[in-house]
Amino acid sequence: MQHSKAGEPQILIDLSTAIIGTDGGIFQCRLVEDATDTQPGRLPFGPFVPDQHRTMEIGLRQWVGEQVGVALGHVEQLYTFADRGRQNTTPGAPHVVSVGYLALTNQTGSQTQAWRDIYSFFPWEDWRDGEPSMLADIIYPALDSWLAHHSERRESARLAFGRDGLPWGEEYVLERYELLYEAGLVAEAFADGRENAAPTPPVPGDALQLDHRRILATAVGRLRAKLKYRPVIFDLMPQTFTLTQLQHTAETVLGVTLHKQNFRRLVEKSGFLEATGQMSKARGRPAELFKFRHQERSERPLAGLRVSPGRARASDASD
Amino acid sequence: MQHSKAGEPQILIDLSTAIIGTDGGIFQCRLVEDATDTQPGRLPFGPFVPDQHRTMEIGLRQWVGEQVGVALGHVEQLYTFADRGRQNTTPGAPHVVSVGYLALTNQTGSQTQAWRDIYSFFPWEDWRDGEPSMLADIIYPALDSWLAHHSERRESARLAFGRDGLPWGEEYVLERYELLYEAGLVAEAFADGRENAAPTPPVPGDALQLDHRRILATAVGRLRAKLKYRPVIFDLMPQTFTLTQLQHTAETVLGVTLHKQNFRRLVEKSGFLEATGQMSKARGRPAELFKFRHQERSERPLAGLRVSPGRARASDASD
DNA sequence: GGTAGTTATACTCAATTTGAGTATAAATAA
DNA sequence: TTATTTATACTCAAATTGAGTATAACTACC
Repeated sequence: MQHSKAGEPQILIDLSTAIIGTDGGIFQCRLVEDATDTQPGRLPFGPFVPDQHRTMEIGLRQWVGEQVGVALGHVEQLYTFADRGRQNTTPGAPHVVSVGYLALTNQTGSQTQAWRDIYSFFPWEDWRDGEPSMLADIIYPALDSWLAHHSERRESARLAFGRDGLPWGEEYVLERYELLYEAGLVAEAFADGRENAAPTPPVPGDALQLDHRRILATAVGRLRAKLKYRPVIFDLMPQTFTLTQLQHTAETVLGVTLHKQNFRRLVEKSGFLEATGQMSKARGRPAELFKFRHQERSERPLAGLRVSPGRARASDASD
Repeated sequence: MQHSKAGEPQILIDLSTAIIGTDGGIFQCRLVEDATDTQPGRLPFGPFVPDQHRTMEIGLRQWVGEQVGVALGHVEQLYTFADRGRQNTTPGAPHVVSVGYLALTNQTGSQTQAWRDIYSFFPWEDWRDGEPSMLADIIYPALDSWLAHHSERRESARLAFGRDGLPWGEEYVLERYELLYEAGLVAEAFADGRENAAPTPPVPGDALQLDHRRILATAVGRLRAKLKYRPVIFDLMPQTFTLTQLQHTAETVLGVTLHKQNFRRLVEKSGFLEATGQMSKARGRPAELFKFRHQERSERPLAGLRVSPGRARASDASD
């Protein structure tokens, strides 16, 4: 009774991977270097071929290997997107469903085309220097005029953007992007042929092909959330690192600044770190180098990396 | 360049939904009432047909409507399962990928075949009366003898089951089920033809068709985790309820008991409740009836429903 | 070689949250 | 009445968190 009517329009599953790393305070995502002037960038992706791929993760590792060749640390499935009209919709072509994956790596590089700053796609997400002025200047006015005749989305917008008194929740990356898409304020909305979208998007931020910016938004949101209860941050770090480097990585991902002394206290008592005895040499007092304790494997909770109600770098304590 | 080689073996996407509710301390899941004596039960499910279903959620609502007709509250996508050998694998048939969904409802019933106690599928998950003795008596010995020659899974098992000193994490439902499956200790492992599985599974607990027990485990794990940071519990409650009813629901889902006075304190200051002024009549002092404040819509965090290191009902405080 | 600048680390302290109670109130059943 | 049952209020110590101050250990420069 199920599985009726085979032979209908084909379904094709695309496996798309957001490979994320950090490099000296830059939050990076790996793109495929085949961009032309007219086309936006894209994530590595390719079809899931059950005959060749025993699991989807095997499939994605193949495409990542062939297209960008990055060594992956933590890999996790994010979400399966299947809505009509948000993927390539050439008539007659198979319906495309995309399964998004998040992959972390500690090997980034800065070959312009390849590794791109994630905040160039979501400039409103970086609060390390305080609330980005584009929110008040551009996004809120544009969003509000859309909300004026879409009042059913008001409450979602309040929560996603932390308006009138609500806190900015750094993990609601997808919810914010989706609202901007719905409101026709990002380039993909026009590319997908939504009637309310203008050819030149009012909101700054680079576009990606297909639904890849949506997948990236999902990846960033998930990573920010997960950072607070699982020790995934160490997949972004080199073998050894100082506590300040670790903190900068956390800040880069979360897009906020953290209290230095409390971060240290938190991370030291978590038990995930092991002192190496070596010291880093840089400006100022040398810092001890730590490494992640791989013995006690990594699924234990890392609680406490909660972000206190936003605070700009300017007003940071200590230094 | 992608999307090559169409016309290869078909992919079929199944949408399977774990509909979860509670009824007086019973944790329930809705099954389809077409079970025979020889076949285990199944969740409502059916294929995703892109031409008819603009989104997968529309598809699943169709199958749920046709097969069980339950009104759904909160609905969320869980995970997409695609590994070979964990779905129907008749040779030549299309490869089946299943997308699992969690749906909550406050309308349950107890027509034996339809609504089944979730803990009958996962009896080791119910710690409301203390640690289930089957863990020490049956599961741990069986698991340990498998781990003896699968030492690479030792650490996962330690974490999933909270062994030697680690706490029992009530949200690791899927991880526990998967370990038992891998170890060949549940009926599905034999049904899927795994070589290490015995025809009569050593571990108690009812099986489900296909990968439905895995989907249900995912659903329960996700629900238990989400309960702690989003107000999803109210989707399981009737219009009005007492704080004790609310607590019992939380305990039913989490499979542990909670401290009554602290639960009250937590939930009262969360701001999600509104007193109705009415009182419930039952044995003992009447309790005030509350309702969920639907105005302040529901994505705000409900922090604090953390579970303190296990405590059995027997040693519960107060009464 | 002393001093300013820079970064790291130790320690403090109040406010809040949590875990675990005791005490009391309001009903019903005998 | 009195025991039993359930609900609710209040207490209190321990732990955690937010936000500092104080000091240590380097480098660069005059």
